[in-house]
Amino acid sequence: MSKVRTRFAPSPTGYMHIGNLRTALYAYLVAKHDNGDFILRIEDTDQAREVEGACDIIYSTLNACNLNYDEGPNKDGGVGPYIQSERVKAGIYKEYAWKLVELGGAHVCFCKSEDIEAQRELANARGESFLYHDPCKNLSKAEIQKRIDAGEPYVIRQTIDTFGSTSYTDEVYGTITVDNNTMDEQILLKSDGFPTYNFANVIDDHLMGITHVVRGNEYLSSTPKYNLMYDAFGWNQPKYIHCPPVMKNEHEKLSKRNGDASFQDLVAKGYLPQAILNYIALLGWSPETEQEIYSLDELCVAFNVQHIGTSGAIFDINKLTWMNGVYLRNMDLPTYETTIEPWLNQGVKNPNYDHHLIAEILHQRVNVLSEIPEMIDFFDTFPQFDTSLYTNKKMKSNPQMALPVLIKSKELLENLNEWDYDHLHDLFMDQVAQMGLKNGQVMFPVRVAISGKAFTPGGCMEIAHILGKKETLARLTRSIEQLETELNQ
RNA sequence: GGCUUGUUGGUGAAGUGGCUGAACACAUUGCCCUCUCAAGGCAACAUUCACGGGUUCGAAUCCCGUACAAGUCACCA
Repeated sequence: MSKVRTRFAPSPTGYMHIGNLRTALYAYLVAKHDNGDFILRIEDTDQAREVEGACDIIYSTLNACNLNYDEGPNKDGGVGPYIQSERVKAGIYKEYAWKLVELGGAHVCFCKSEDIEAQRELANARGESFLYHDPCKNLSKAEIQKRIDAGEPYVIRQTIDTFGSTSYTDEVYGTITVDNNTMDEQILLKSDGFPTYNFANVIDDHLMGITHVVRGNEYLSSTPKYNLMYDAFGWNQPKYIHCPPVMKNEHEKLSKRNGDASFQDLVAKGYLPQAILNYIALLGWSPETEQEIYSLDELCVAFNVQHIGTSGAIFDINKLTWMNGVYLRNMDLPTYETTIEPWLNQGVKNPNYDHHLIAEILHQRVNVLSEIPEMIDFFDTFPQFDTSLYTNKKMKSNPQMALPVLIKSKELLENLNEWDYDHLHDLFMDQVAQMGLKNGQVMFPVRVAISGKAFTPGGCMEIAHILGKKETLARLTRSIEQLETELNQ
């Protein structure tokens, strides 16, 4: 059996949306599961839709996800070029289009697009389904040549017999049968000499030796048309792996046009590429075990086409968020620190605070990196806060009870010379014992008094440690004064 | 409208005729742990697999119909 070869064939029309990335992932996994080749082909035959810089987004996304291609632009494997516009220049499509004409699988058509469009609209208005019956099919060879020589614009259309039906077996959806009389004789080669997707995709997949075509299921019903071309050329049909759509909700597919979340958007929000990849692998595919966290390498091993589903899967940001948190928590501390560095810098600008210590209190508490700045903003700024924050039923704490605790803490802290976690810990435990209180009745108000927040990452020892003696005492002093003033009123 | 495909809980899903009185995970809710938050632990959460028929001793699993949804019917991919 020959080596498996799959391809990802995006159009450079903007950012990379999640459904697209998942298709790339599946194509990659299908190939790598069998030690095959993964090929990148840029489908830029629609010059009108091309977006500046879109190719770079494709390259950088695949790179960020470690979806490295074995062949593609700038990585020749002998069947290039891998950019369709360059293949147009090489005359590949024109050559094969004419070959197909000779083989009877296509014909030259001089019809004007406006005329066909008008007919189509008429049919639609009458509620009839429109199928173009091309009169050019009956043109003689001489007539065709004459009109071409006269400079008349033309396209090449697929020729389809209207009787019978065409079937194929999709690896995930099973047997698909389509009546030939419902198939449109689509344009293969446009009047500008560029191929349409319908044609380029067949030619390139064959010429590039693609064995498994992995793509979205929107092609499920047009695949028989492509197979007709393979047959006309006398080529072997590839295996087809059509993937179910990724949905935004019950009714809408995730799409670029809706401005839905792209890979870039998610990364900008603080989701990790590996977590995104892991999550989308599970959208439409399920493993045979209960394992949910997979590295790319593990996915290559575990992935199998049999477990790709057939119904659309709704993209659930909640689960991605959870999974992202798992990845973050599983990181070793040094890796974690470098990962969160930009976000940490955004939240804490004061250079006196130890980033390592801050990273430590954040480590097990963050799901999405964008949560970080707000979680740690109290280090830089200590705004006025409401003394009602001292009230906590569960902690058995309130402003009245907090005041003596804070005064005592301040007194003890002033005499503490070794300012580290262990000494702070001992100090507070001593205070708890001395005052005959519960841990929370001391630590809770102190934490509020030095952070100004009811919720913080880390506890009062960690925070005091990071803040340092001077700042901790300054904040404590201010909070005590505030409490005294308010309680005396 | 024609054609193609799909339909298990709020979400991803397991399930291929009896071991499912429907796994697992996310979310949600409650409890525990705990100085807060988070994490972690425990528990609850589909009398039922879109609906209606049929086949069978037995169906989420097979068949038919209905409904709903998505895709497609471009000189877009």
